[in-house]
Amino acid sequence: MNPSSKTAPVVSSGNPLRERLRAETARSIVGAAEKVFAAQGVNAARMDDIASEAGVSVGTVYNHFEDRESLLNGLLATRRAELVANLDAALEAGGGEPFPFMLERFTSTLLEHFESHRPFFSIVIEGEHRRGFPATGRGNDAMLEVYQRVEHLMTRGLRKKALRSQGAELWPALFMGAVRGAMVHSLYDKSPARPLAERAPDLVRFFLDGAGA
Amino acid sequence: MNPSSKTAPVVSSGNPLRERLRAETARSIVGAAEKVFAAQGVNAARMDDIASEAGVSVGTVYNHFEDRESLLNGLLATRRAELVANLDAALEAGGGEPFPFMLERFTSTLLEHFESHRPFFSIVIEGEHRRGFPATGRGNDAMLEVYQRVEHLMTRGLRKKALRSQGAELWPALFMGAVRGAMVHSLYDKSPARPLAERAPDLVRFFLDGAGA
Amino acid sequence: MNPSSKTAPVVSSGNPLRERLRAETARSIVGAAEKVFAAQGVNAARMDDIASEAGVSVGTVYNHFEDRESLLNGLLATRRAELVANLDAALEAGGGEPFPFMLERFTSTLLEHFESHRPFFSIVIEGEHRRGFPATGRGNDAMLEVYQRVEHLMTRGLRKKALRSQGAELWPALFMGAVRGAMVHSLYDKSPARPLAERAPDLVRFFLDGAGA
Amino acid sequence: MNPSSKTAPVVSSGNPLRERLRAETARSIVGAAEKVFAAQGVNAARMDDIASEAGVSVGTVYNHFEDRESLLNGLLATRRAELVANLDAALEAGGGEPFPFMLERFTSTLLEHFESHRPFFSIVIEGEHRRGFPATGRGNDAMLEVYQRVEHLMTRGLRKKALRSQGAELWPALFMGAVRGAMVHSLYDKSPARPLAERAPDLVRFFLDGAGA
DNA sequence: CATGAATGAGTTTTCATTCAT
DNA sequence: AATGAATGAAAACTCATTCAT
Repeated sequence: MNPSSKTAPVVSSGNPLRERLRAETARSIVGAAEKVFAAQGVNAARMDDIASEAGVSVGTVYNHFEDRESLLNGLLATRRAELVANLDAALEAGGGEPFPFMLERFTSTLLEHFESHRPFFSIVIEGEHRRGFPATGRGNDAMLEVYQRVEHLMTRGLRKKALRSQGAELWPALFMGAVRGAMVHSLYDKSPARPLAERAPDLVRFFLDGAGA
Repeated sequence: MNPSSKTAPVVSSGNPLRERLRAETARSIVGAAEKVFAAQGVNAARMDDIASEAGVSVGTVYNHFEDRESLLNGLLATRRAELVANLDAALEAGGGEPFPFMLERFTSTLLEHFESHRPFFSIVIEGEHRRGFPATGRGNDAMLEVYQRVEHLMTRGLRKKALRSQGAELWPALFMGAVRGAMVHSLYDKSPARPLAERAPDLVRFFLDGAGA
Repeated sequence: MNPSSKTAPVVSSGNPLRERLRAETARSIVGAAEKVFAAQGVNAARMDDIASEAGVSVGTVYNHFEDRESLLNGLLATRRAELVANLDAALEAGGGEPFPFMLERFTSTLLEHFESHRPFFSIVIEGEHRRGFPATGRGNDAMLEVYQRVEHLMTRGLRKKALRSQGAELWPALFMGAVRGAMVHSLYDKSPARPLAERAPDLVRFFLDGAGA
Repeated sequence: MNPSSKTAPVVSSGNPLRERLRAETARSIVGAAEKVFAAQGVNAARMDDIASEAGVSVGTVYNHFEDRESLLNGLLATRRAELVANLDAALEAGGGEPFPFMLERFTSTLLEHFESHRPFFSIVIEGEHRRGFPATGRGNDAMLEVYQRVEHLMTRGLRKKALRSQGAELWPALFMGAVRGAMVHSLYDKSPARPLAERAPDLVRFFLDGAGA
């Protein structure tokens, strides 16, 4: 499940308790990595800080992840998998609904996940614009599957005539851009009372009808 | 004019030729920094590489900029100043026009600048989400003035009833998000034939009317 | 105990062996620093050389001391603490003796320490004359406690009428100057057979009676 | 006269005015070097700072002195020559006097010179303890000629039975040490009103009779 | 397995010296 | 001769990674 984990026995070892403890440690490290990578930036984050944050020693981090790169990839893969699972569930659940409802459900799920994993969001954004980074599946690829869901959704909207076809190749990018705009806005918003996910209807209305009077 | 430059004589020294050469070198360094910071990422970029790219030695870079941070800030300040000047000119030029035309003019200017300074755009994006970064004018602050123009423009649109007032506090963020979406899209577009700035009408239409049928 | 040490656990960590090894390494680094700082001069000494001398890598030096300055301060603090402890012991031991004996005991202790830590002496001297050096406990401050002992001793001599009161404010400085003169002399002496400490009686006689016939 | 000066025409060029200007510049540089070397330390002083202090550009410094080392040596040589000339004059003047008077005259001259060239004093002290510094005539050598005068004087005192012969090999070192003690004391003295040279009688009395009651 | 001290390659930064103008 | 920008070797410091305990 975690493609970067190291020394993980292919089949569960005889001891399920040890198994569980190991997984727990790994989870803790991933959580710490998310925090630290986001707080200090992907490049500035130090392995020692991640270890401290996780409450273990550096050595232990290396017992769970081959190297720094693997840890970052593992983190992104984990969060991405969670998000994609949620999105797929949302798409599934709203399968028969009219497009606007489906879109709102989807948007809401997206915002919820980003809100509860803001650091993940930061990391993804940081890498998003970097072209052809040396030999890693980082950056955009981290969002590739999400993008595919968005594209799928937009195709559906087009088929249902809920979306204009002129300029349609931009819909996914503009939708994601708007979502991102809302996210960034909330980072600086003075009123953090309202959960971000409640913005979903506003966002959808904007996406479908625009800001014009 | 360049707040980060070092040893820059307060009044032009007696020698205007030397003066000009010095400025030329500084410009060359800033250009190289833009390229390298964007290509390798703000944190991974090495001063040596920037120097090589500029065709000078490291020492020369340090003759012009106090340190790495100053170079980055100087670069951002330079590009931002150019962009803001262009935006203000656009706002000025379209002063009497109806809102949609003004918005398109503005959007077009924004896209043009980003297109001709894609690396700058990359750098700004990279820092945009990082909160409270150590006492620098980096990241979001780099775009603060641009944001102010957008807000100003949106206020105008509202006053002219060209924009809905419901959800209006999000318009600037959503506008910038959409612009950003178009930018990122173009980074991965297979057909880079059409200049990005030509997307301005599409973008404006999307912003005002949405993607709905 | 060592104010400059880094990462030093507040309470001894669970592992006393590791503890001891760590301390041993620190001691080795301090010894190497003393040698190298003295041999090459405080400013010319290179961290790499100190590391080599100590038989460790640079990184290890930095694991034990925050930076170059801390290492120097740590070294001075360590040696000064040793010296002050010795001096206090000497003063204690000679508590009831007549002043000349006490002075000789003190002088002897001073010379012994300087002889066995000549490099330390060199470093102290090098900084002694520099006024208001950037916010460090270097230079004169390194000897402040020693000076205080000397002043204390002189006060005692005055009280006991063993010293003239005219020009008394100079006695500490002149005493230290004479000690220093003897030290420097021994640096260039061709006959290093006699340990420096044996000069104590001569020094005391000079200090009390002068060089006059 | 200045053994380190560069490009200095062996015989005065045809133009005595230019000659004088050149010498004036050199003097100014030496003065600046004295200040800066003393203020920042021999190793930390930067050529740029010396140039600024002298009111010329770095290039000009290099037009007058081969390199950094030459500048330092030139400075030391210049000051030493002045001091030695003064000392010799003092010895000459007091040729027939009784030893104590001669000693006082000598001491006074020494203190005067150090007082008006405190920076020089600092530099000399800084190098004094460094043994066998790489291939330079620096440090102690800077004082060698002074030491020789002191030795000469002490020999005279011995011959005249004004000084004890027991422990006589230490007299020069102890004398210089006492002078140095007085100097350092004055650096930290709260009452800088009295010129240091007035301390000469006290110093001589101490040297001859000691501090004992 | 966990630990954390040791390692050393890789970066930033400084500054004496050169040289075209 | 004076200038000051350019040079690049040298030094301080960082941090991912290893490995003995």
